[in-house]
Amino acid sequence: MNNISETGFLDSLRLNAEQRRAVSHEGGVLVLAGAGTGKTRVLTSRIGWLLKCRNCPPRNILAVTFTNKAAKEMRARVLNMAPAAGLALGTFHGACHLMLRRHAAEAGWAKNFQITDSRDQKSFIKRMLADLRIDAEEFPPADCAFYINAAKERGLRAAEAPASSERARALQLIYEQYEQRCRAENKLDFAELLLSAADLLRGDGELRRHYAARFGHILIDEFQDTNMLQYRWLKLLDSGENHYFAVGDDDQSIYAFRGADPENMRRIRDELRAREIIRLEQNYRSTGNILGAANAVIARNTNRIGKNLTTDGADGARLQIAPAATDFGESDFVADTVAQKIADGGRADDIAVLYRTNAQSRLLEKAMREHRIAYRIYGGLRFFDRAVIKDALAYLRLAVADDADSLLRVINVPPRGIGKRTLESLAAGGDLFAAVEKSGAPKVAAFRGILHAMRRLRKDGAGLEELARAAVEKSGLLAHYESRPEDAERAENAREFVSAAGQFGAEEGEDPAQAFLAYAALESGEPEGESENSPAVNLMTVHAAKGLEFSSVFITGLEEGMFPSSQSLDSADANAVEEERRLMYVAITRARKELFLCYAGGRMVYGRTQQRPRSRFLDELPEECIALPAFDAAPPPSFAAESPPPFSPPPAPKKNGAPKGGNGYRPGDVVGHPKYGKGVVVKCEGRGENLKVEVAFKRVGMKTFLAAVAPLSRA
DNA sequence: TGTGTGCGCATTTTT
DNA sequence: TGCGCACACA
Repeated sequence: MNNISETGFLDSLRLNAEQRRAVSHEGGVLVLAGAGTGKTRVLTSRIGWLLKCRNCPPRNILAVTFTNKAAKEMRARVLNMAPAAGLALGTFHGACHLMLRRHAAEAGWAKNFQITDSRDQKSFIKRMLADLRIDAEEFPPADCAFYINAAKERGLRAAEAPASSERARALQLIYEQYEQRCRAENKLDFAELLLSAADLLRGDGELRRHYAARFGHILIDEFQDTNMLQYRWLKLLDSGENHYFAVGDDDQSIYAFRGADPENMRRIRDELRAREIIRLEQNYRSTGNILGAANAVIARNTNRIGKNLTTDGADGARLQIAPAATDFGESDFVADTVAQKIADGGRADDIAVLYRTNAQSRLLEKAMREHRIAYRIYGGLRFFDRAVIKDALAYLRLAVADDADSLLRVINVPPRGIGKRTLESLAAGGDLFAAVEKSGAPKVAAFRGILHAMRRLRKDGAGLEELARAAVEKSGLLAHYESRPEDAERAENAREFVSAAGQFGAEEGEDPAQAFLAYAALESGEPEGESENSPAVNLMTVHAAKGLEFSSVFITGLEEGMFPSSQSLDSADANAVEEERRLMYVAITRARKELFLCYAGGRMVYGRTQQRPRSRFLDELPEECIALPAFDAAPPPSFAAESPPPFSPPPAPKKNGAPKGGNGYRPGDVVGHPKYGKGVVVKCEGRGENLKVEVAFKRVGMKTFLAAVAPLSRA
């Protein structure tokens, strides 16, 4: 393709100057892409440009994302621009999985290795702890899994894992056992896919050079979310000459708690030659007021690379702050307002209600139901997570591999009279499968018959759909559910499982059953509701909202201790509150036109009503972006009786949230006490020497002090 | 062997 | 306050 058509191609993409510079840059690039600045467009355009203008063969491009959804969307957009057969585009886990399938033996895994999701990983650990006579009270499987995963995500094998304390040493031993058992049972958890793939490359220079040479262009989406291990894997693919193209936004780093390390942005620039830093700050999503709010909030963070979003569009409506007396009042307000919007012709699915924690959804759901508003919860159970589907998968997996967890899961599903005692005697010898083969018990023999039938089918070359059908029919699963009217939905799920298997298209050269099992683990399917296209209001956590946008957005629970979360406030690490603030930034920037910021004076938390001051983030919003409270939209009358006041005095311009000067305290101030630790001022009474402050401490609850004499310090 | 009851617990979580 | 899980029962 010559230069003129390159210009033509770039013109056709209708990019702004910065986007265009990124897309057509000849070297490595780090794109700092603010929210709504067209980062996906830049990434896909870059691939299009490589294919069309640089005649880059698709197989020389590797593009990685975090989610299957993002990968899917990118692929669709690329294919819109150019044919791309052979393009390696997928999630980190998907890419590593493929690599391991192709080189299983070299990586030290049997060809039919199985992937275990996080839930199953915990059951696996639980079983292991029981076998090893380790007290699961002292070492909860969840803690063990956390330790193991965290170590793996830092690239550490059991032998290298931290053992600085006695407990850590114990966890390290558990990790060691776990590592051995996973090897023995041919089982990989999510982190292991990456770690094994990295080890494979590290240990095999020839292979490493092969892939490094193949992938002349490596593109990474949401780069701020990469952890140490992902970075290490990317670095192993470095030939010294390939071009890295990373797109990310440090301000949207909200997964540090899971090991994501935005420092990787610096590393990729210095170590992997992504030297050109291009900022995308032109926002195409939100109104000026929304961006003004977002910019002001995020500007409070000290630890950031720095960016400022701008728009050519109008200021739009101001943000509305909606106080409520209680959490009930809050959900009512949200539902009322949503109902009004829909009545006015607004589209329900263009509205989102965001919250910090899943527990908050219950009241909101209730209010939606009462207002007869159709809603949809993101992050619900996914298809492959349903119990029935997991059972069916277990039968299918048993046709493919000696997987002890699968056997234990379904040996008595549907019930066939194999109880705890039978199971214990089977497990006694250590080898479950051998025991099942040998057992003389008729009930075990019945299960053995199913197992053999499944395996015979597979051996005789049955297709995936046939195997899936056998998994639900020969096992008796389907018949069992069909016989019970209350299980109609489960029966339906079982049938859906068969049709899902029937529609599954494996890649050439893949074992379809094997590939389907991996697919089920790696893509647990569409989150519930996503595929249904009936219009419904979207309810989700702020985390789940990342990457999405809506015309109207409600952010709820804006109270100290909710959002920002209490644990972030307690944390010694100042970065904890900064992460909450990034979360707030993500929440704000989801909105295109309208933003409602809701909080409640009192809220039921774990069965107790708690009074919490409004979130500091509300006070970080620039006044000019906020609507004045309309008199006719005043909070419910019950409000007057409750504290705190609906509108605290206009936020005085503050430097980094520093407390107000003088002797005064205000509800919401964070204070420290030598004995009780950190707390939040809830109420002030009296003045001068008689000023009494009521402080809510995390550990000891409410305490009242005489401000003049109490050893309170400003946090 | 399935079902009930009580206890402890309780951010966020792409794969 | 609600749930998931472990253990005790019929």
